[in-house]
Amino acid sequence: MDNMYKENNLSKNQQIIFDLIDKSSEPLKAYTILFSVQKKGIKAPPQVYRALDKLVETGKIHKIESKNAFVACRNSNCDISKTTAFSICESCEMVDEINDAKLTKYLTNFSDKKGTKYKRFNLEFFGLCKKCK
Amino acid sequence: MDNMYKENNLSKNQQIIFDLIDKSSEPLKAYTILFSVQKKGIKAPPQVYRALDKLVETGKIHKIESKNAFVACRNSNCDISKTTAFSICESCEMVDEINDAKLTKYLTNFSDKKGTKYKRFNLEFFGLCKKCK
DNA sequence: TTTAGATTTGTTATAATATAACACTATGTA
DNA sequence: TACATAGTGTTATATTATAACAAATCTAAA
Repeated sequence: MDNMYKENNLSKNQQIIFDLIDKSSEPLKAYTILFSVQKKGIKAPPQVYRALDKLVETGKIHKIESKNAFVACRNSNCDISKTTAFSICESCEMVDEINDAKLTKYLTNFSDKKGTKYKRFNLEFFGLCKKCK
Repeated sequence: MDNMYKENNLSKNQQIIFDLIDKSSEPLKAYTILFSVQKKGIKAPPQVYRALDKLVETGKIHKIESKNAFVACRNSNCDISKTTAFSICESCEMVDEINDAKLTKYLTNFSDKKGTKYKRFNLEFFGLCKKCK
């Protein structure tokens, strides 16, 4: 165990990219990330996308599908990203993760007309945040 | 009014592309559409994207964000695409639009921790469809 | 019916997002 | 040690989407 980055089970590139996303107040895009980490030796898209894929897979970050951008998970209960909900401000583009047990329960129990239930979902709400209203 | 395509308020390109999506049993991607309509004179990406944008804007089609693909709206009640929900099969990639008044009501009335409500949302459920189960 | 604004079209070029493929290195467990 | 798994670095390329501009068409009001 001489990998100095492994305290959190993250590899070097994963940790660098996670830290960047975690510190950011807004969703980050893959190429924004790429440009930000070039000084740290991450020079090519696949390095970024691989780290992002792994971070999404392990629930450390989430992809905001409507923006092709990534945010850190603020919700330790989110069941490894299986059930996610976000509020997105249409004016300032701010994104907040929603952590609402009732909502999760409602959607996890939701059964469609064919009687099918779904273990995984992604919900994106759009509106104006407090600031922009 | 001599535009033979205008019976439905759609322009020529919009109608061609809507028809294609509407007939399709699966979500169509922009470049798949482009290749399919080249015989009809639609030769370049902007022509496709412009029609898609307009069709989304008017609620005739929806974009499946997790797939970058488009489906025809099967739900005349969906309030011009403001509130959308889909079930997506993780095996065969089939997508169904969900039209459930209760669900819509629940999500439209949902208020987050700051007390904000949202008029617009997009929800994507993932699981296995009946066939694939 | 003319004409002015708005919308749609056609076109070229290019930007932005994402993956394939391959050789190599590091890590963790038997 | 030695094997399997995961991660890295690299080049090239595929896929998705928009900018910018000129021309044609449609619409509504004078």
